[in-house]
Amino acid sequence: MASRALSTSLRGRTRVDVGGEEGVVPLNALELEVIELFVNGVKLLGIPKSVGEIYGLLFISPEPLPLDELVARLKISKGSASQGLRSLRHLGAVRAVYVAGDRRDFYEAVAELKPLASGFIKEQLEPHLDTGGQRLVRLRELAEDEAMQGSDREVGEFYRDRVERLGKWERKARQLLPLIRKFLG
Amino acid sequence: MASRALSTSLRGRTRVDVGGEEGVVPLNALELEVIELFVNGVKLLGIPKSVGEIYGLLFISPEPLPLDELVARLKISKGSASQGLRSLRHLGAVRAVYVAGDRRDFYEAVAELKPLASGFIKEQLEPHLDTGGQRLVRLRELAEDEAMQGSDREVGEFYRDRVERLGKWERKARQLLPLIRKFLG
DNA sequence: TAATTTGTTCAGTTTAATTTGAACAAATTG
DNA sequence: CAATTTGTTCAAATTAAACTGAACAAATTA
Repeated sequence: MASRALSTSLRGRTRVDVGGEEGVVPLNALELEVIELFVNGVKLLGIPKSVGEIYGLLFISPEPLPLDELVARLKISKGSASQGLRSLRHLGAVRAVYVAGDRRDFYEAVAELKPLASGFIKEQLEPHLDTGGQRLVRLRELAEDEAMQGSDREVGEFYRDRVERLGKWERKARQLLPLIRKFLG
Repeated sequence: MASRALSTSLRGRTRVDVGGEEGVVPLNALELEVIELFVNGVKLLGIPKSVGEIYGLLFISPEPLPLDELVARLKISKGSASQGLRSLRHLGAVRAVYVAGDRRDFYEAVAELKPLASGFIKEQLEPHLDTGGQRLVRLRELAEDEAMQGSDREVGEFYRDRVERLGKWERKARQLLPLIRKFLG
């Protein structure tokens, strides 16, 4: 029932009812601004808006929040909230918190840069690098074929150089990622 | 007329006609693989597929190519090719090349990691950091308001800490970007 | 154990991003 | 200078991504 949720997360606030859902505290200016900041931020990382909204609200909430309240305050569907929380958990950007006397799962934002960056690198960047690395193997063969069968020696050399270059890029990227983690750590 | 374009870019190749447009050389296995690699790559950076296709084909082409041929070989519209080349120029990922006796603009890929990374950082990342920085100013005010007017001292401190933390993230990011450029240089 | 609460899943819908293609302007050619 | 070539622009169509909501399962409560 809603009132129990409220007793947790509205602790010490005057409940002002402005049209919206019964007993739902609308987002205040600070919350709105933080959420917008994160929505923009995650867009840059190719992460959906709703995920940014959820993380943003958790980030600026002094108390952990349950799915219910994310749905009510952000006005997103239960489905979005559930999926969004899943990806945030998966990224290590959110942490489940036990709240006594309430069987819902509460969440709080992981607000340290290091684990956030590590999660993003591990979940989003490294898998891409891995598939890229596999492609490179095939690419070397194809370039070799082309270089052998092609009539033009120069062109063959060009293909070899290009593929080699891609290999260098991949190695650079693999060196760079741990460097970034260290810098942010 | 198409034959002139071909005389430039099909130099020394046997023209095999397989159904498609008259006189258009279909993408070979190497080209397809490289293009696919770049399409995946740019997706990660939030850049549209067609831009990845264009860059990929230019990257693996020993000769610079004109818009015409990108359209024909990639089977994309003139509009996409034009816009795609524009963003690639803007990113510094492509370079216009003069070809004697042909009034079309020819392009070749910029294939050095450093300028590519610099372009991406300057065009895509830094603008975001700047708008983020502006938001932070406003955010500090809002957090201060909230901290003052709010009844709870702890909560006020929490808000201050959160906003301060965002400031720290921004500074870290601003330090990190030049570091990345140096590493790739 | 029936009813309720909580959270997940996924087919269908909505929204946002990308691509197309036609109209246009500018440059070049004959 | 009329015709052609080259490239751009932008409204409309298409495609891809995200979101919704209803159905469901699992856990809890009465």
